[in-house]
Amino acid sequence: MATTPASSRRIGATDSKTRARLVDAAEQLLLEEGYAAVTSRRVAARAGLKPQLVHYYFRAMDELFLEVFRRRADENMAWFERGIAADPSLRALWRLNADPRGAVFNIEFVALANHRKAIRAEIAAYAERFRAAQLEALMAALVSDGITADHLPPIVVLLMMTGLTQVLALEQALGVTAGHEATIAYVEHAIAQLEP
Amino acid sequence: MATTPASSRRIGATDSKTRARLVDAAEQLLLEEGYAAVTSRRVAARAGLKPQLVHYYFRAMDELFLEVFRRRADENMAWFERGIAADPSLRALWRLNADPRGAVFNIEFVALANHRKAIRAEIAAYAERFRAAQLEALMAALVSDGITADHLPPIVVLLMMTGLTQVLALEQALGVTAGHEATIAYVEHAIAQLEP
DNA sequence: GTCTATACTTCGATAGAC
DNA sequence: GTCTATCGAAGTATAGAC
Repeated sequence: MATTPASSRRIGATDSKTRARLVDAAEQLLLEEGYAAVTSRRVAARAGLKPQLVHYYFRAMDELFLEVFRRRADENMAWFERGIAADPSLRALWRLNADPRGAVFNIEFVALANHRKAIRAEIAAYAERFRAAQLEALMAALVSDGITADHLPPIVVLLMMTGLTQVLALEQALGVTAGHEATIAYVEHAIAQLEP
Repeated sequence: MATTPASSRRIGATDSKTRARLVDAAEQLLLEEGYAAVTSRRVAARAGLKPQLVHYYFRAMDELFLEVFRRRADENMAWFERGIAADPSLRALWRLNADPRGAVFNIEFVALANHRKAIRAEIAAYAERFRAAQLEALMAALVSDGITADHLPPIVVLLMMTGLTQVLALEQALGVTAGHEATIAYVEHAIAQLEP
């Protein structure tokens, strides 16, 4: 009934200050150098702590990755809902999606999900929740603007917008920007037509 | 004037059969388990060879990654040009882009590029070449179909198509497929309208 | 509850033997 | 031209000291 430890090893308290520092360090490393750089030694060094502490607070490295992902995902979802509540328009939806800050995390986590099962499930579940929130916001904006394009379903618009903003952010990180300006101008002009 | 080796270490011939086996093994590992699994020991094990051979044929692991990328990129470019030469239509362009086989490599290499400078430059250069080839094919198809939408530049269409197909492939790999069918049906229907 | 001493595995890389 | 013996560094993880 109670917690059944698979091993006798003890794990540190979830609300520990030290633990939070490790999660911060892991997040920074992930952003700056990719998931392969997130090792117990390097995370600890970044946090100014001993490597063994990583294994005291997290049963395995996957747990640390999950913690970083969950924290980031929650923040991102809250940020989106705040933004869309403050301005429930197509314009705001585009602006929130086009923000490139999340793109690097996105790419790292998707790559991670590619070969760590536990993380894949969590990411897939979050992707679905976020998609649903976006779809709701999009449909509300369309109704409020009086737009009813029966032949073009909202989900199609949403997938196109998601794809477009992700490719733009990804290529920008890579240093490839051909056609970006023209595309952004086109989308923003189209939205301005719909939403004066 | 001649090759100036930074170290005294000797490197094996580029046309060696053994070398090719190592590149094959690295490619498989990259596909199946992600770039973090591509280590000298695991590549060698997969090829049935000793780990030291990886360092005999490649000065550093980055060189092996670059070799895998170049081979794959060349194959992909040739595959695209063959496909578009056989059928220079919008329909073929969409079909070639929607093929999900390249998506996993894409994600791994972009993640790699995120923290290996030498690889980033190569990937960026290839991305630009491929984009140019696609743009050429798209413009030719538009002319041949007699489509002249002055307000919608071809580069915008191309970026939207790229983004859409990448998101579809990526989410499929993740197990998220909400709205995919509707979106594919929509695009194919739209193309059929333009190209009876 | 918090941290350290320590074990064992795998890593990339090189010099030198065939 | 091809491959092996071997090194030092870095990886995860655990048991036990404070």
